[in-house]
Amino acid sequence: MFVSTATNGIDAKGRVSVPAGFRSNVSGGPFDGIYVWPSFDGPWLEGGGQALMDDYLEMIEAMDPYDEARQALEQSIYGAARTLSFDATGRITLPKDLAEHAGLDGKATFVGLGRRFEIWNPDSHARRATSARAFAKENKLKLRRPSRMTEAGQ
Amino acid sequence: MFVSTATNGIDAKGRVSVPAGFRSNVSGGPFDGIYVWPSFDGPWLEGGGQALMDDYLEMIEAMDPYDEARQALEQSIYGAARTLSFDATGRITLPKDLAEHAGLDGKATFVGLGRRFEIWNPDSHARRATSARAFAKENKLKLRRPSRMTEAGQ
DNA sequence: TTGTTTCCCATGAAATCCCATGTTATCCCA
DNA sequence: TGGGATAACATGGGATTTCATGGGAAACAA
Repeated sequence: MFVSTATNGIDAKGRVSVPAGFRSNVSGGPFDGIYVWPSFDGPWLEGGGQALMDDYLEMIEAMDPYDEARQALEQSIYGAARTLSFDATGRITLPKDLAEHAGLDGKATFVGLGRRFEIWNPDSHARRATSARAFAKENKLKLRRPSRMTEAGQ
Repeated sequence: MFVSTATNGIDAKGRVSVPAGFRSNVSGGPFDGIYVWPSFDGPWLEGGGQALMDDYLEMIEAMDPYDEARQALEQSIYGAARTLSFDATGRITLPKDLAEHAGLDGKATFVGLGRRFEIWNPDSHARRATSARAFAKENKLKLRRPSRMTEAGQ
Protein backbone atom coordinates (compact mmCIF):
# COMPACT_ATOMS: atom_id res chain seq x y z
CA MET A 1 0.00 0.00 0.00
CA PHE A 2 0.99 3.63 -0.39
CA VAL A 3 2.60 4.87 2.80
CA SER A 4 4.50 7.91 3.99
CA THR A 5 5.19 11.31 2.49
CA ALA A 6 8.03 12.46 0.28
CA THR A 7 8.85 15.60 -1.64
CA ASN A 8 10.74 15.41 -4.94
CA GLY A 9 11.87 17.97 -7.46
CA ILE A 10 10.19 18.67 -10.80
CA ASP A 11 12.78 19.36 -13.49
CA ALA A 12 12.56 21.60 -16.55
CA LYS A 13 10.92 18.83 -18.57
CA GLY A 14 8.22 18.36 -15.97
CA ARG A 15 9.69 15.10 -14.72
CA VAL A 16 9.48 14.02 -11.12
CA SER A 17 10.70 10.89 -9.37
CA VAL A 18 7.96 8.79 -7.87
CA PRO A 19 9.03 7.65 -4.40
CA ALA A 20 10.58 4.20 -4.59
CA GLY A 21 8.09 2.78 -2.11
CA PHE A 22 5.19 3.86 -4.32
CA ARG A 23 6.79 2.30 -7.36
CA SER A 24 7.32 -1.07 -5.80
CA ASN A 25 3.69 -0.96 -4.76
CA VAL A 26 2.45 -0.90 -8.33
CA SER A 27 5.08 -3.11 -9.89
CA GLY A 28 4.25 -6.54 -11.13
CA GLY A 29 1.35 -5.74 -13.41
CA PRO A 30 1.59 -5.20 -17.14
CA PHE A 31 1.37 -1.43 -16.79
CA ASP A 32 4.52 0.01 -15.18
CA GLY A 33 3.22 3.37 -14.02
CA ILE A 34 0.47 5.17 -12.18
CA TYR A 35 -2.86 6.85 -12.87
CA VAL A 36 -3.20 10.48 -11.85
CA TRP A 37 -6.14 12.89 -12.07
CA PRO A 38 -7.10 16.25 -10.58
CA SER A 39 -9.03 16.01 -7.36
CA PHE A 40 -12.49 17.44 -7.80
CA ASP A 41 -12.33 18.53 -4.20
CA GLY A 42 -9.50 21.00 -4.41
CA PRO A 43 -6.07 21.93 -5.75
CA TRP A 44 -4.25 18.64 -5.55
CA LEU A 45 -3.91 15.45 -7.57
CA GLU A 46 -5.13 11.99 -6.81
CA GLY A 47 -3.46 8.83 -7.96
CA GLY A 48 -3.22 5.11 -7.72
CA GLY A 49 -2.20 1.98 -9.55
CA GLN A 50 -4.03 -0.36 -11.84
CA ALA A 51 -5.70 -2.11 -8.93
CA LEU A 52 -7.33 1.11 -7.74
CA MET A 53 -8.66 1.93 -11.18
CA ASP A 54 -10.06 -1.55 -11.52
CA ASP A 55 -11.82 -1.14 -8.20
CA TYR A 56 -13.30 2.19 -9.20
CA LEU A 57 -14.50 0.71 -12.45
CA GLU A 58 -16.22 -2.06 -10.57
CA MET A 59 -17.92 0.43 -8.26
CA ILE A 60 -19.03 2.63 -11.12
CA GLU A 61 -20.37 -0.25 -13.14
CA ALA A 62 -22.45 -1.35 -10.21
CA MET A 63 -24.40 1.90 -10.56
CA ASP A 64 -27.33 2.40 -12.88
CA PRO A 65 -26.11 3.28 -16.40
CA TYR A 66 -28.22 6.43 -16.50
CA ASP A 67 -27.55 7.56 -12.96
CA GLU A 68 -26.35 11.13 -13.26
CA ALA A 69 -23.85 10.54 -10.49
CA ARG A 70 -22.38 7.65 -12.39
CA GLN A 71 -21.83 9.69 -15.49
CA ALA A 72 -20.33 12.51 -13.48
CA LEU A 73 -17.90 10.16 -11.76
CA GLU A 74 -16.96 8.42 -14.99
CA GLN A 75 -16.22 11.72 -16.56
CA SER A 76 -14.38 13.19 -13.59
CA ILE A 77 -12.24 10.16 -12.85
CA TYR A 78 -11.70 8.19 -16.05
CA GLY A 79 -12.10 11.14 -18.35
CA ALA A 80 -9.71 13.26 -16.36
CA ALA A 81 -7.12 10.63 -15.45
CA ARG A 82 -3.79 10.18 -17.21
CA THR A 83 -1.68 7.09 -17.44
CA LEU A 84 1.80 8.16 -16.47
CA SER A 85 4.39 5.47 -17.00
CA PHE A 86 7.77 5.34 -15.35
CA ASP A 87 10.96 5.98 -17.23
CA ALA A 88 13.99 3.78 -16.65
CA THR A 89 14.78 5.58 -13.40
CA GLY A 90 11.27 5.70 -12.00
CA ARG A 91 10.14 9.17 -13.02
CA ILE A 92 6.89 10.32 -14.54
CA THR A 93 6.29 13.43 -16.62
CA LEU A 94 3.55 15.56 -15.14
CA PRO A 95 1.33 17.08 -17.82
CA LYS A 96 1.12 20.86 -17.57
CA ASP A 97 -2.56 21.02 -16.84
CA LEU A 98 -2.22 18.66 -13.91
CA ALA A 99 0.72 20.58 -12.48
CA GLU A 100 -1.35 23.72 -12.83
CA HIS A 101 -4.36 22.29 -11.09
CA ALA A 102 -2.25 21.42 -8.08
CA GLY A 103 -0.20 24.62 -8.20
CA LEU A 104 3.01 22.61 -8.57
CA ASP A 105 6.15 24.55 -9.29
CA GLY A 106 9.53 22.96 -8.85
CA LYS A 107 8.55 20.52 -6.17
CA ALA A 108 5.84 17.93 -5.52
CA THR A 109 4.83 16.16 -2.33
CA PHE A 110 3.61 12.57 -2.59
CA VAL A 111 1.30 11.54 0.22
CA GLY A 112 0.55 7.85 0.69
CA LEU A 113 -3.02 7.06 1.76
CA GLY A 114 -3.22 3.31 1.60
CA ARG A 115 -4.95 2.29 -1.58
CA ARG A 116 -4.33 5.61 -3.22
CA PHE A 117 -2.13 8.66 -2.87
CA GLU A 118 -2.19 12.39 -3.40
CA ILE A 119 0.25 14.85 -4.93
CA TRP A 120 0.47 18.30 -3.37
CA ASN A 121 2.25 21.55 -3.57
CA PRO A 122 4.63 21.22 -0.58
CA ASP A 123 3.47 24.44 1.05
CA SER A 124 -0.22 23.70 0.68
CA HIS A 125 0.39 20.26 2.04
CA ALA A 126 2.16 21.54 5.11
CA ARG A 127 -0.82 23.74 5.94
CA ARG A 128 -3.27 20.98 5.30
CA ALA A 129 -1.31 18.43 7.32
CA THR A 130 -1.48 20.71 10.32
CA SER A 131 -5.22 21.04 10.25
CA ALA A 132 -5.64 17.34 9.43
CA ARG A 133 -3.77 16.45 12.59
CA ALA A 134 -6.00 18.66 14.64
CA PHE A 135 -9.06 17.13 13.05
CA ALA A 136 -7.79 13.62 13.72
CA LYS A 137 -7.20 14.48 17.33
CA GLU A 138 -10.76 15.67 17.75
CA ASN A 139 -12.24 12.73 15.93
CA LYS A 140 -10.10 9.87 17.05
CA LEU A 141 -13.04 8.13 18.63
CA LYS A 142 -14.56 7.69 15.21
CA LEU A 143 -11.67 5.50 14.16
CA ARG A 144 -13.05 2.05 14.42
CA ARG A 145 -12.35 -1.22 12.80
CA PRO A 146 -14.95 -1.83 10.15
CA SER A 147 -17.15 -4.81 10.74
CA ARG A 148 -15.88 -7.71 8.72
CA MET A 149 -19.20 -8.74 7.31
CA THR A 150 -18.25 -8.05 3.74
CA GLU A 151 -14.56 -8.11 3.54
CA ALA A 152 -11.94 -9.51 1.30
CA GLY A 153 -8.24 -9.24 1.59
CA GLN A 154 -6.00 -6.69 0.06
CA MET B 1 -8.93 0.53 -20.32
CA PHE B 2 -9.87 3.80 -21.99
CA VAL B 3 -8.57 6.68 -19.90
CA SER B 4 -8.15 10.42 -20.23
CA THR B 5 -9.36 13.04 -22.67
CA ALA B 6 -7.77 14.31 -25.86
CA THR B 7 -8.86 16.61 -28.65
CA ASN B 8 -7.67 15.94 -32.21
CA GLY B 9 -8.30 17.66 -35.50
CA ILE B 10 -10.61 16.40 -38.23
CA ASP B 11 -9.11 17.07 -41.65
CA ALA B 12 -10.81 17.81 -44.95
CA LYS B 13 -11.20 14.11 -45.66
CA GLY B 14 -12.98 13.51 -42.39
CA ARG B 15 -9.99 11.78 -40.86
CA VAL B 16 -9.14 12.06 -37.18
CA SER B 17 -6.33 10.49 -35.15
CA VAL B 18 -7.50 8.17 -32.43
CA PRO B 19 -5.43 8.88 -29.30
CA ALA B 20 -2.50 6.49 -29.09
CA GLY B 21 -3.59 5.22 -25.70
CA PHE B 22 -6.95 4.20 -27.08
CA ARG B 23 -5.35 2.42 -29.98
CA SER B 24 -3.04 0.37 -27.83
CA ASN B 25 -6.07 -0.57 -25.76
CA VAL B 26 -7.76 -2.31 -28.67
CA SER B 27 -4.70 -3.72 -30.33
CA GLY B 28 -4.02 -7.41 -30.34
CA GLY B 29 -7.27 -8.68 -31.77
CA PRO B 30 -7.93 -9.47 -35.40
CA PHE B 31 -9.86 -6.24 -35.97
CA ASP B 32 -7.54 -3.23 -35.92
CA GLY B 33 -10.05 -0.48 -35.28
CA ILE B 34 -12.98 0.63 -33.15
CA TYR B 35 -16.77 0.48 -33.09
CA VAL B 36 -18.62 3.79 -32.99
CA TRP B 37 -22.33 4.61 -32.83
CA PRO B 38 -24.47 7.66 -32.01
CA SER B 39 -25.48 7.94 -28.38
CA PHE B 40 -29.22 7.66 -28.00
CA ASP B 41 -28.90 9.94 -25.01
CA GLY B 42 -27.66 13.07 -26.72
CA PRO B 43 -25.40 14.66 -29.30
CA TRP B 44 -22.25 12.64 -28.93
CA LEU B 45 -20.82 9.33 -30.10
CA GLU B 46 -20.11 6.21 -28.14
CA GLY B 47 -17.43 3.73 -28.93
CA GLY B 48 -15.39 0.80 -27.83
CA GLY B 49 -13.31 -2.10 -29.01
CA GLN B 50 -14.09 -5.66 -29.87
CA ALA B 51 -14.20 -6.66 -26.21
CA LEU B 52 -16.99 -4.19 -25.44
CA MET B 53 -19.09 -5.35 -28.36
CA ASP B 54 -18.63 -8.94 -27.26
CA ASP B 55 -19.82 -8.01 -23.80
CA TYR B 56 -22.89 -6.23 -25.11
CA LEU B 57 -23.70 -9.21 -27.27
CA GLU B 58 -23.53 -11.45 -24.26
CA MET B 59 -25.85 -9.14 -22.33
CA ILE B 60 -28.31 -9.01 -25.18
CA GLU B 61 -28.41 -12.73 -25.61
CA ALA B 62 -29.14 -13.19 -21.95
CA MET B 63 -32.29 -11.07 -22.28
CA ASP B 64 -35.74 -12.18 -23.27
CA PRO B 65 -36.21 -12.05 -27.06
CA TYR B 66 -39.17 -9.69 -26.75
CA ASP B 67 -37.79 -7.55 -24.00
CA GLU B 68 -38.12 -3.95 -25.10
CA ALA B 69 -34.71 -3.14 -23.69
CA ARG B 70 -33.23 -5.90 -25.75
CA GLN B 71 -34.67 -4.56 -28.93
CA ALA B 72 -33.50 -1.08 -28.07
CA LEU B 73 -29.98 -2.34 -27.50
CA GLU B 74 -29.96 -4.38 -30.64
CA GLN B 75 -31.22 -1.56 -32.79
CA SER B 76 -29.50 1.38 -31.20
CA ILE B 77 -26.14 -0.18 -30.72
CA TYR B 78 -25.67 -3.04 -33.12
CA GLY B 79 -27.88 -1.53 -35.77
CA ALA B 80 -26.29 1.87 -35.64
CA ALA B 81 -22.65 0.98 -34.96
CA ARG B 82 -19.92 1.29 -37.56
CA THR B 83 -16.64 -0.52 -37.70
CA LEU B 84 -13.99 2.10 -38.25
CA SER B 85 -10.55 0.69 -38.89
CA PHE B 86 -7.28 2.50 -38.41
CA ASP B 87 -5.12 3.63 -41.27
CA ALA B 88 -1.36 3.18 -41.12
CA THR B 89 -0.96 6.16 -38.82
CA GLY B 90 -3.84 5.39 -36.47
CA ARG B 91 -6.62 7.52 -37.92
CA ILE B 92 -10.22 6.67 -38.62
CA THR B 93 -12.51 8.33 -41.12
CA LEU B 94 -15.66 9.57 -39.44
CA PRO B 95 -18.78 9.00 -41.54
CA LYS B 96 -20.69 12.22 -42.16
CA ASP B 97 -23.85 11.18 -40.37
CA LEU B 98 -21.94 10.37 -37.21
CA ALA B 99 -20.06 13.67 -37.31
CA GLU B 100 -23.39 15.40 -37.76
CA HIS B 101 -25.03 13.66 -34.85
CA ALA B 102 -22.27 14.87 -32.56
CA GLY B 103 -22.01 18.31 -34.11
CA LEU B 104 -18.36 17.73 -34.96
CA ASP B 105 -16.67 20.36 -37.03
CA GLY B 106 -12.91 20.50 -37.31
CA LYS B 107 -12.17 18.99 -33.96
CA ALA B 108 -13.20 15.96 -31.92
CA THR B 109 -12.72 15.24 -28.23
CA PHE B 110 -12.15 11.63 -27.19
CA VAL B 111 -13.16 10.86 -23.61
CA GLY B 112 -12.02 7.60 -22.03
CA LEU B 113 -14.54 6.05 -19.64
CA GLY B 114 -13.02 2.73 -18.69
CA ARG B 115 -14.49 0.03 -20.84
CA ARG B 116 -15.83 2.44 -23.43
CA PHE B 117 -15.29 5.98 -24.66
CA GLU B 118 -17.21 8.91 -26.07
CA ILE B 119 -16.51 11.39 -28.86
CA TRP B 120 -17.67 14.97 -28.34
CA ASN B 121 -17.69 18.37 -29.87
CA PRO B 122 -14.94 20.09 -27.83
CA ASP B 123 -17.15 22.98 -26.73
CA SER B 124 -20.05 20.80 -25.68
CA HIS B 125 -17.66 18.58 -23.83
CA ALA B 126 -16.09 21.47 -21.93
CA ARG B 127 -19.52 22.49 -20.66
CA ARG B 128 -20.42 18.98 -19.73
CA ALA B 129 -17.12 18.37 -17.97
CA THR B 130 -17.62 21.43 -15.82
CA SER B 131 -21.03 20.41 -14.60
CA ALA B 132 -19.94 16.79 -14.19
CA ARG B 133 -17.17 17.95 -11.92
CA ALA B 134 -19.50 19.90 -9.68
CA PHE B 135 -21.89 16.99 -9.57
CA ALA B 136 -19.12 14.51 -8.79
CA LYS B 137 -18.00 16.62 -5.89
CA GLU B 138 -21.44 16.46 -4.35
CA ASN B 139 -21.93 12.80 -5.08
CA LYS B 140 -18.59 11.27 -4.37
CA LEU B 141 -20.08 9.53 -1.38
CA LYS B 142 -22.01 7.32 -3.75
CA LEU B 143 -18.74 5.66 -4.58
CA ARG B 144 -18.68 2.74 -2.28
CA ARG B 145 -16.76 -0.42 -2.38
CA PRO B 146 -19.04 -3.05 -3.76
CA SER B 147 -19.79 -5.76 -1.31
CA ARG B 148 -17.65 -8.72 -2.05
CA MET B 149 -20.50 -11.15 -1.84
CA THR B 150 -19.96 -12.20 -5.39
CA GLU B 151 -16.21 -12.17 -5.36
CA ALA B 152 -13.73 -12.18 -8.11
CA GLY B 153 -10.04 -11.87 -8.14
CA GLN B 154 -8.15 -9.03 -9.67
C1' DT C 1 -15.16 10.52 -66.10
C1' DT C 2 -16.21 12.27 -61.33
C1' DG C 3 -16.32 11.69 -56.75
C1' DT C 4 -14.93 8.79 -52.94
C1' DT C 5 -12.01 5.86 -50.35
C1' DT C 6 -7.64 3.69 -49.32
C1' DC C 7 -2.77 3.59 -49.27
C1' DC C 8 1.73 5.78 -48.96
C1' DC C 9 5.21 9.18 -47.77
C1' DA C 10 6.72 13.64 -45.49
C1' DT C 11 7.20 16.72 -41.44
C1' DG C 12 7.30 19.33 -36.93
C1' DA C 13 6.46 18.98 -32.25
C1' DA C 14 6.29 16.47 -28.26
C1' DA C 15 7.13 12.51 -25.50
C1' DT C 16 10.37 8.83 -24.41
C1' DC C 17 14.66 6.54 -24.03
C1' DC C 18 19.42 6.33 -22.76
C1' DC C 19 23.60 7.46 -20.46
C1' DA C 20 26.00 10.04 -16.78
C1' DT C 21 26.48 11.69 -11.93
C1' DG C 22 26.01 13.19 -6.99
C1' DT C 23 23.97 11.83 -2.80
C1' DT C 24 21.97 9.05 0.50
C1' DA C 25 20.97 4.77 2.54
C1' DT C 26 22.29 -0.01 3.30
C1' DC C 27 25.31 -3.78 3.77
C1' DC C 28 29.24 -6.25 5.39
C1' DC C 29 33.25 -7.28 7.79
C1' DA C 30 36.74 -6.50 11.01
C1' DT D 1 30.14 -0.95 16.58
C1' DG D 2 32.88 1.76 13.49
C1' DG D 3 33.70 2.67 8.83
C1' DG D 4 34.58 1.59 4.20
C1' DA D 5 32.36 -0.75 0.23
C1' DT D 6 28.17 -1.35 -2.28
C1' DA D 7 23.78 -0.60 -3.84
C1' DA D 8 19.59 2.30 -4.26
C1' DC D 9 17.74 6.59 -5.35
C1' DA D 10 17.01 11.21 -7.19
C1' DT D 11 18.47 14.22 -10.80
C1' DG D 12 20.37 16.34 -15.39
C1' DG D 13 20.80 16.66 -20.33
C1' DG D 14 21.27 14.92 -25.10
C1' DA D 15 19.67 11.62 -28.62
C1' DT D 16 15.93 9.00 -30.51
C1' DT D 17 11.27 7.61 -31.31
C1' DT D 18 6.44 8.29 -31.31
C1' DC D 19 2.53 10.88 -32.45
C1' DA D 20 -0.60 13.90 -34.81
C1' DT D 21 -1.21 15.98 -39.10
C1' DG D 22 -0.92 17.23 -44.15
C1' DG D 23 -1.12 16.09 -48.93
C1' DG D 24 -0.59 13.23 -53.17
C1' DA D 25 -1.15 8.86 -55.77
C1' DA D 26 -3.58 4.69 -56.59
C1' DA D 27 -7.76 1.77 -56.28
C1' DC D 28 -12.69 1.74 -56.43
C1' DA D 29 -17.58 2.93 -57.26
C1' DA D 30 -21.13 5.20 -59.62
